[in-house]
Amino acid sequence: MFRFVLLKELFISSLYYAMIGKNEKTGINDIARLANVSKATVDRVLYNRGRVSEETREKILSICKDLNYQPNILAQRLASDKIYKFAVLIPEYSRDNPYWKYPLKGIENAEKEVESFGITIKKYFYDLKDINSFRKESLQILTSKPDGVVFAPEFERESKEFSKKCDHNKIPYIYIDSTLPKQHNLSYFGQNTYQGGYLAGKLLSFHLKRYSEIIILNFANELENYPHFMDREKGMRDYFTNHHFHGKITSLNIHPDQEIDLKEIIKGKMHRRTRGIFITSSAHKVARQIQKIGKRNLLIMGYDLTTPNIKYLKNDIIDFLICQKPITQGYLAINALFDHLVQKKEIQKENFMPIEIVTKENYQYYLDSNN
Amino acid sequence: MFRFVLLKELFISSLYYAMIGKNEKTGINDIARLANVSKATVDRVLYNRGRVSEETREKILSICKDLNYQPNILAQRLASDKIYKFAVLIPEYSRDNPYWKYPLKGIENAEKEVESFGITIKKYFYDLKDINSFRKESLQILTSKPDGVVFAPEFERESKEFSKKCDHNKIPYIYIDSTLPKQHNLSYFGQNTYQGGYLAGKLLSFHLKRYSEIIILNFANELENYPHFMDREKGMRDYFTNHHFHGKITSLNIHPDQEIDLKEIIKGKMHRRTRGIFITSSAHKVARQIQKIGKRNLLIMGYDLTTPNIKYLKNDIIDFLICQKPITQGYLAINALFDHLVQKKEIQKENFMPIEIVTKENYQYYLDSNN
DNA sequence: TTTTTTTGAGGGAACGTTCCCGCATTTGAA
DNA sequence: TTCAAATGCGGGAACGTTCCCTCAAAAAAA
Repeated sequence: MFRFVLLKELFISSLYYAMIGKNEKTGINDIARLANVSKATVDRVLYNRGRVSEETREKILSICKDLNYQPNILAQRLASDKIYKFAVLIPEYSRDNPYWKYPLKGIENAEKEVESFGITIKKYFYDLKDINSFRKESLQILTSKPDGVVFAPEFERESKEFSKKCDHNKIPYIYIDSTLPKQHNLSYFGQNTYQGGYLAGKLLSFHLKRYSEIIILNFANELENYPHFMDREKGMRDYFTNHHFHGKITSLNIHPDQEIDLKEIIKGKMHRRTRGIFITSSAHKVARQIQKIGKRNLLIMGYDLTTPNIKYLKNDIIDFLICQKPITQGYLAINALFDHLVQKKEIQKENFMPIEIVTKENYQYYLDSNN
Repeated sequence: MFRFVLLKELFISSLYYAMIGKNEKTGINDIARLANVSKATVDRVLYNRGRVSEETREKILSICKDLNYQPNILAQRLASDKIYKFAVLIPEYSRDNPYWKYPLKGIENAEKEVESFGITIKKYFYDLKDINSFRKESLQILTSKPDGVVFAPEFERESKEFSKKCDHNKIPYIYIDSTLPKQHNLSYFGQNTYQGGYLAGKLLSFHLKRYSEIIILNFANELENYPHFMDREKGMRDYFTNHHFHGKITSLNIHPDQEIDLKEIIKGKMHRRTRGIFITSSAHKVARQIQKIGKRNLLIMGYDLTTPNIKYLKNDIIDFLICQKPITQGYLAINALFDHLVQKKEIQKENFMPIEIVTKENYQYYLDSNN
C-alpha cells in the first residue's frame, strides 16, 4: 500500500512537472493535488492561517518553491472581500503656493489605477501655517484605521509623533517630499535637496566669469520646512568650494514681512558683477521684481514647475527651474503602498526623484505626466 | 398586471439607485436585474455579441449609463480565456551601441506588470546595419498574428510597408523612439529631436562669449536614422539664429571609415575660439579623443545616458548629456497597448518624452527607473 | 398548414482565489 | 472514563465576469 501511494504520487508529480515545461501557470489547485490535500489547506499554509500540521506545511511549501508558484493576483483580489483603505496627508495647496497640487495629482492618477483592485484613498490636508491642523488631521486618520498612510512630514516633531502612533498601530507609512531620519517609515519618495543645490551650482558656473558674484535668496517662513532651503544653499556653496570659485556669494534671508520691500532689497544687493541669483524655493516673487528692475546678463534659477514660475520662464526672466517630479512622488508613493500591501513586494526605502532641469524649451513635457 | 410590473420595477430601481449612493460598485448582475434580463444578455449588449433586440439593448445601455457601470477588469481578465500576444520589434543592442538596451528594459519592466493580466510579449530584434533583418523579423511577427505591435521604425520604407500590413490585418501598432508621418499608428512614444537640439543650443549659449565658435559633429551612418541627427543640428542652429549669435558654427560629418582618424579630424577643426562641441548622437567616441588631446574651456554635449557616455560624464569630459527617457519609452508603449486592447482606453497619439539634461551631478537618478 | 431557420434570451460552468463551516480525530482536564 | 476543547483538514459558496449551450417564440420557407 505504501509503495502504491508512492508510485501514485510519483506519477502525479511527473505529470505536473511536465506541465511546467509546457508553461502552464500553476495554481493553488495544482499544489493541492500534488500535496494530496485540499486547496483550503494550501491557502492556510500560504497565508499562515494556522491549523496545519508542520509536516504538510513543509511539504506544501517545498512544492510551491519547486513549481515557483505565483498567486494569481486577479483571482486574489476578486475573491477577497478586503477593501484596502489608504490615507494621504499633505499640505493643502493655494494660489500662493500651488506646489502641493502636483503630488496630489500624482496620487489621484495612481488612485485611478488601483481602485479597480478594491483600494480606496482618503485624502486629508493640513495648513502649512498651522501646526494644529496637522495634529488634528493625523488623529482623524488614526481613528479611521487605514491600511496604510502616505504623508508629508513637514512638521518634524508632530510627524515623528504621528509616525510613532502608526508604528504602534502597525500601519505602514510612507513619507513624501521630505523625510525624517531614524523613523520606521516603509519608504521615502522625494528630493535629494543637497544634490539639487549642487547641480544648481554647476549650471550657474557656466555663466560665471572669474570674479562674478552670486546671490542666494531664502524665503524664510519659520513654519515651513526650512532645512530644505539650507540644504540647497549648502549644495550650491559646496559646488563652488569644490571647484575653486573665486567670486563672492551673498546669502539673503527674506522674512515674510520683508516681502513688500523685495524690490528694494534685491536692488540694494545687486552689484555690477552680480551674474546669478539662486532662489532656494519658488522663484516667481523674485522674478516679478527683476522684471521691473530689468534683467541684464543675469542668470536666475529657482525651484518647482508651478504656474507662476512658468510665466517667468516663458518670458526669459527665469532661466532654469529645478524640479523634482512632484507628480511622480505622489504616484509612486501610492503604488509602493499597493505593492507592499497587496502584492507583498519588497519596497526600497529611499527613492530620490531625478533632479530635473527645466527651461523654457522643455517645460511643456513636464506638465502632466506621472513620469 | 402592467401596473404591478411597473411598481415592482420602480421598487427595484429605487433600491438600486439607493445603493449607488452607498457607493457599492455596480456589477453586471445589478444591471441585469434592473433591466429584467439575464447577465448573459447584458454581456451581449456590452460587447456587441449580437442577438439582442434593439429595445432591450437601449434599455440596458441607458441603465449602464445611469449607474455609471465600470466593468471589473479583474473579473474580466480572470474569466476570459483570451491571452493577448504583443510583439516588439526593436534594434538589437551591442557593446558599441548600447542604446537599445534601455527601451528593452522598459519593455521588460512593463511586461512584469501586465503578465498577470494574461499578456505575453514576444521580442524580435533587428540589425541596424541590415535592412533585411528588419524585413525578416517583421514577417515573422505577422505570421505569429499578435494582438498588438510596438516597433522602432528606423528604416523608413520598410517600416511603412510593415505598418500597412498591420493596418490590413487590423493589428494596432505603436512607434517608439522615432516616428513616421501620415501613418495609422495607434501612438508614438519618443523624442522630439528638434527641441532637443534647440535646448542644447541654449545650454551651450551660457558658455559662449561674443565670438566663440562651435563644432557640431554628426556620425553619419547611412543606414541609421539620419534625419534624427539633422533635426538636432537644425534645432541647435535655430536657437543661435533666434538669439543672434555672432560666432561661427562648423558642422562635421564623420563617416564610419573616418572614425580611425577622429582625433586628427577634431584637432584640425579646433580653433582658439572653439568653446563647444555638440555631438548629435552618443558622445563617447569624441570624448575619448578629447581626453587625449586635453580639454580646456570647452563644453561638450551629446546624447543618451549609456555606460560609455557615463564614464566621460564622470571624469568631466562630457558636460551634458541629453536624454529622452529610453526606458520610459518602452515602458509606456507597452502600457499603452495594454490600455488600448484590454482596458479599451483612449490613447494619445503623440507622446514626447521629456528632454532631460543629465550631468555628472544627477545622472545616478536616471539609471534605472521607468520614470 | 407544417417545417425550418432565425432571433432573443436564460442557465450555468469556469476562471483562481478566499474564507466560512463542518467534521473527524486527538488531546487534556475533570 | 467521559466529555469538552483543540487540532487538522475538506467541502463548497462567493467574487464579477465570459462564453458555451439550450430553448422558446417568431419569422420565413416549404
